[in-house]
Amino acid sequence: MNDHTSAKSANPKQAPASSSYHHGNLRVALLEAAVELIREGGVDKLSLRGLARKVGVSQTAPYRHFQDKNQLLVEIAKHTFAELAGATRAVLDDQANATENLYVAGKAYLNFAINNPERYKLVFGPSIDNRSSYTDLVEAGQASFSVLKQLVTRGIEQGEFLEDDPQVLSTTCWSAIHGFAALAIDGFYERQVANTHFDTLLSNHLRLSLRAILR
Amino acid sequence: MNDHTSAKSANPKQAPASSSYHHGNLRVALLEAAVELIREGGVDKLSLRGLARKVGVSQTAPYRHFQDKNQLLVEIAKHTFAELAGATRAVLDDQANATENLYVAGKAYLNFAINNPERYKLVFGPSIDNRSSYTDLVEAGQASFSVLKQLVTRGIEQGEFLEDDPQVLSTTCWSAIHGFAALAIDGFYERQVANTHFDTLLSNHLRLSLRAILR
DNA sequence: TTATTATGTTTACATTGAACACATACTAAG
DNA sequence: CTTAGTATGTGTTCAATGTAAACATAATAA
Repeated sequence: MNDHTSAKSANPKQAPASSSYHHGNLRVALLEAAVELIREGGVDKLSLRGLARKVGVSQTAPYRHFQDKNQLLVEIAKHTFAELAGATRAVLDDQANATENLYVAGKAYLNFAINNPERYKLVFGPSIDNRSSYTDLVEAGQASFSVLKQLVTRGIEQGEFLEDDPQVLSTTCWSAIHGFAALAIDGFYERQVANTHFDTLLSNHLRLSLRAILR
Repeated sequence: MNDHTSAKSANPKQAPASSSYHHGNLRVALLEAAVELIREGGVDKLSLRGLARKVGVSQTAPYRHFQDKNQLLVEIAKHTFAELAGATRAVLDDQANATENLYVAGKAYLNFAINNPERYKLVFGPSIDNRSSYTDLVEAGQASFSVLKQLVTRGIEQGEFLEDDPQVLSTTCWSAIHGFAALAIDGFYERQVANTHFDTLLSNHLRLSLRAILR
């Protein structure tokens, strides 16, 4: 059962460059494996023990890198926020007007959410305990939101959007988009609204939601 | 430890009218206690054993009334959907026009969600496994949605709303409202948008969201 | 080299969802 | 009323989980 020593210099070009025991890279290996497990089975099905098993390490090893399960989730959520913000920002076009930018940003946001449903749920759902005590996480969330807020603010300045409090307009946009993402991910748009094609639903939703704040 | 017999006719005016063993009312007692536990600690903190303890019954007794934990949650979710639909319908006024009705209905919906955050999360969140296989639950969800859809349809007919597919307009409304509810419940409107007062945010959101579909 | 620290392992424990066999009460047929 | 059958609860057990504590091994600083 323990041919530990026999495989010492077995893996020739592995990153860890080690011969078992110290993994050399456990923290990121855990994070990556966790993301994969979450993608497959959702956050609820993720167990620290299963994770350790998958990475091939003892069941308490993760505790050297994360205080507890919650901390692991927080770390993943932070990454996810960053990716989400990145994906949204990536499609912006300085040449275009705010309305167009908001439309494509919304589309990018929804695409990310729908392509990464389990992580999206992790980020916004109740799986993480005691969110507010993790200031990093809160800041990551604010950073994502600020992409939207800047866009809206510019749109107001340029007379494309209503002259309301940017906070208020941004909130409404965010709610509209998040609501659609959440319902779509949870499958409500296949079950309750079966007869309308999903893509049509999505672009129409964006078009209509924009009307809410257009001048 | 077991003075079971001594308390036989102790509780004189209890509903069960029984002398221990058969509870007489376990199913509803479990449901009610579960709702309370959920209200206090969220769905994730609910355990069947804790529930049984609270009701004063053995830890396997609940399995006589619910196949498994998931089934218990489904039952609660169904009730919650019905309550939600009821609360929304209750504020409708046949004399008023569709726009006004949609506004007050949205407000009622949000009030319910915010006053019953844990159950709202149960209904829409990922806590229930295999949603789609519980046809009762799916139908309860559709019934809730149809309140909104009827309202929107009438608004279109009376020329108040855009002449789009009712399904599309309803979806947008639902997304907007659900998104706000979800974000509010998860505390994003305290953390990310701290400087604006919540009630203001709420009514502004409703006002703006209506603009999305107004003609 | 040696002491210290970082990283893994083993062992242990409490809690949970669930299956199983058994006990007790209620109900309907004789 | 008795008695069989069924509905409802109990006790016991198992496997999985999160996590703590003590120990082991490797990497690093002295």
